[in-house]
Amino acid sequence: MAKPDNRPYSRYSRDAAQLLGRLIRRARIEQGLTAEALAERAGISRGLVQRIEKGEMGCAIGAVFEAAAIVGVPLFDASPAELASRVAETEYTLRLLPRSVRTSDKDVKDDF
Amino acid sequence: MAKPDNRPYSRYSRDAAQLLGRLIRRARIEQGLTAEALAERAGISRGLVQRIEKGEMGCAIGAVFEAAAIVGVPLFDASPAELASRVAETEYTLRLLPRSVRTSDKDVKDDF
DNA sequence: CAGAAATGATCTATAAAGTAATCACTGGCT
DNA sequence: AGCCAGTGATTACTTTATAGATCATTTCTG
Repeated sequence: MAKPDNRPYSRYSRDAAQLLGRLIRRARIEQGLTAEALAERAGISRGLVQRIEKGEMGCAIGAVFEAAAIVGVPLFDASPAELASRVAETEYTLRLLPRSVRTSDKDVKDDF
Repeated sequence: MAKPDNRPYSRYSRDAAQLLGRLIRRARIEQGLTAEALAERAGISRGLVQRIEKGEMGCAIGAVFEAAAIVGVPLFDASPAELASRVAETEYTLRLLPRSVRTSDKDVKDDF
């Protein structure tokens, strides 16, 4: 059996998820936290912590980011303050962009 | 009704998810991609693209990262090659760490 | 300005994630 | 060596996310 997530993910996104999981695991162990302790703090189950640390693609982003935040793995290589300001900044930029996209028939690059 | 995700997420993880969503949206629009076009490429539904761009915490990390990869939002501010090497590097470091954590009763910082 | 097209929001069915409990196994202490 | 705590894996069950359809609204374009 074993149905190990056959969906078509790109290498890049899989690598990113796996790296994040391993960074979380490393930080957790370095801090002397058990998987269950981290689970409790994040408000999730131990089994989910295991899957997050394995970098499985099905985990909710909220659970993953929360675990990362608890053990101190920086998301976007940004501190809390930087993150907040970038959110605001992007919020603003977004307002300057067209709200709707008209399909143009010129093709877009698909390689990454 | 209205059950707007009352789970206890930290500010940091919510900001990160929201920033990622907005970056994806910005990149998508700048590239002239419709939400549906992005959905097709990522192998997900348009509704999910909408939730991802809103930064909702329940979305699967695989779907979010895949969307980010497609529109070119860098995860960890790293290129594909950098990402792969960091995965390998962390993999190695992880093997040097104890596989198991003995609970110590000394408390850990909980503030972030 | 009018029409086409993209977005936003909402609903239902279904597939999948999440939980909890359990078991065997590994590894660190005394 | 033996014990105990943490881990890894599996199972069955519950909860939730996701797909897909639909409708209203917004907003580009001719």
